[in-house]
Amino acid sequence: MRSGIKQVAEQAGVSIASVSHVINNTRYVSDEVKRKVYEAMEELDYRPNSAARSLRSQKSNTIGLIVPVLPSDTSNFFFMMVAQGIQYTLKQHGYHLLLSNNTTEQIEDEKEQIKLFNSKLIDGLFIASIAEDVGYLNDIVGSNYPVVFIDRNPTGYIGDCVLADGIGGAYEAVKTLILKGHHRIGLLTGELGITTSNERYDGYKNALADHDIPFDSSIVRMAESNLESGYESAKALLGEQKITALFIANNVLTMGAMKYIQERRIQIPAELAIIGFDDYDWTQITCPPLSVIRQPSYEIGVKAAEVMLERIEKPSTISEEYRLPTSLILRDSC
Amino acid sequence: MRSGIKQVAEQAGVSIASVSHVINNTRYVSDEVKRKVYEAMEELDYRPNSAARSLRSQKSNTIGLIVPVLPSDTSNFFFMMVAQGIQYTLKQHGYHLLLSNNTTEQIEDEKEQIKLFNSKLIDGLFIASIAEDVGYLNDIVGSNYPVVFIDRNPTGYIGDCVLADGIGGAYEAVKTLILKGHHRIGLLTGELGITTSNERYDGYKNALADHDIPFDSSIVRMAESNLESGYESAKALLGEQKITALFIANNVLTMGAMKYIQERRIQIPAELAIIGFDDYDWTQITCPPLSVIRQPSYEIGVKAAEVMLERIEKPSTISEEYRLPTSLILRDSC
DNA sequence: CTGAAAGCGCTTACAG
DNA sequence: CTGAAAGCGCTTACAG
Repeated sequence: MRSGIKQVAEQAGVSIASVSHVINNTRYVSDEVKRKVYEAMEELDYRPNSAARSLRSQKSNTIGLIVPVLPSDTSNFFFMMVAQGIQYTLKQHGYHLLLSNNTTEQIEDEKEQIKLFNSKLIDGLFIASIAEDVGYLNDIVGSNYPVVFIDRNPTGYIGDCVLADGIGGAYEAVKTLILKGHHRIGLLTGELGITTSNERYDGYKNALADHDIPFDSSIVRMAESNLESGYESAKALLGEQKITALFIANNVLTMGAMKYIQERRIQIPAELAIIGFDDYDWTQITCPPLSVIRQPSYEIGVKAAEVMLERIEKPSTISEEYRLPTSLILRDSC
Repeated sequence: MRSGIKQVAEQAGVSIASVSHVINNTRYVSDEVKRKVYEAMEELDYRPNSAARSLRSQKSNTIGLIVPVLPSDTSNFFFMMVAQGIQYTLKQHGYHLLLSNNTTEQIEDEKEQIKLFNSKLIDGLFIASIAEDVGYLNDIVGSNYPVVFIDRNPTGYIGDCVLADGIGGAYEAVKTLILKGHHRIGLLTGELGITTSNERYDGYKNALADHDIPFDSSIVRMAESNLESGYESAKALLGEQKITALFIANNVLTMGAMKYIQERRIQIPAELAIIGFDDYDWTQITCPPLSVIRQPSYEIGVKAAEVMLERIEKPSTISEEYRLPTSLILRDSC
């Protein structure tokens, strides 16, 4: 049997209370007692039982994370990088990360995950919700613990949000294209409704407006975020309209569009200049290597964890939005 | 305050014991009592406190996962797919997954993670260990819970292992190349020592041997698994030796090699036939789309979880190795 | 400066 | 067929 705090106290010849207090540094303990406790802990290879701890203190030191990642989805790597950043930061502070992926992209599934987490007494929740309105969190979470939204900022519930600056990123991409002399700049983006798509759309429009280029809805296409749909949309757009540059506002669509463009042997950037989204390794090995807007995914995770830790320390009824800057990685496609 | 089992018992007018037994289905309870308990639980929106449960039953319903994923590593998507598969399967059985990434690829870090987990009273551990010999698990884990190794089968500790059939995968790739008429088939693989690299190396050699092609060590290269090193190794190999086909035994090296090959405008498959490793989406959009050996990553996760669940049910001192078949995805690079 | 003891919310022998 | 009660291993007022 593993030894508990009682055995440690016995071995050290002090009270259980003292042992607890040296472990948690929660009241003064003389150096002499401390020494004996440390010795005893060492000798017995004592590890606090966190179930008991949680039960008593109503804190679990565990935080849940829900991300939408489909089983076959090789592309939503973004969230996995965020998860890494979160986990790394949490670890430094003695917290654990409970992972849950929403494999169906249904809101019901999302709720189900949260309920599962609830039985675990989590101290906080990170969520990349697929819903625009997360009012349902009022029932399920009900301010029992802080929630930090990542990547998307839904309405209906108060929680901090950390995400990339989609407007700025899109703006920079389009502006770059304009400064290279392009006027007919197409946009291929995810379906509107989801905040990330909306923002990138706005950035696109802003950049055009600031440079006196009229907005032409016939050269912007919304597509479901998957490879096939990126392929088809690129095909349709390039077939129907004459454009000299294309900004593709997410990584899956970028991949799909590139597939079509390479099949057709469209010369990049001579016939078509391209800026894609997300700096995945593979963007270096297309022909030519792709210029992209990089999202600081790992950093988003780190920031989200920091914000969470702070909210756990001192809860609050106001919430903030943290936007991390994107950056343009210039390669040979524009 | 959230209501506990006591409130439910009161509301239902039965004993705490009965409530517990209907929740856990652990002894006969009359339909009448059951009904009242369910009603009360519903009314009070009762959720069992899992900390209390764990403390009492010495079971946490939580399993840890340790994977080596570097912060900047956009390529180790493999483990994330495995994690998805594990999490999905565990969820069906009411288990939670505690995620921990070993960001340093140091064994010390690995031990540290496990110790952290130990305080949490985990019921099992999945690990893709970076060590060849995990004898240190004897001290840290000491058969307190089952461990299931994924992707790599280290020595020094008893635990089941589920991984892809690297020998078979490599064999099939090389055999395919041979049947297409190639005799000078290069190999670019990760550094030996790690079991996955060893196996793919063996598969390569077996295929050659079975087809009476002499093994030529001058056309096989081991490289550190990163993009740059894949690039450099491809450059060196192709510069020094004349080969007509190349099997690249992991995805990062594949990416690195492809970068070099595309820069040099080496015609695939005319000048060089290629089969890569891992079926990532990006392998569809290289020029030309790449033929690859697919590893069933998600399925490995599912299988690992199933094995784990079984070991938790009935512990055992013997261990098995489960090899999931790879498959050849034929595209245009060979 | 330190200890004795209550109690967190469950599960599970024990008793009837 | 069901209930009363011990106890899992901690934290934390309370007391001195």
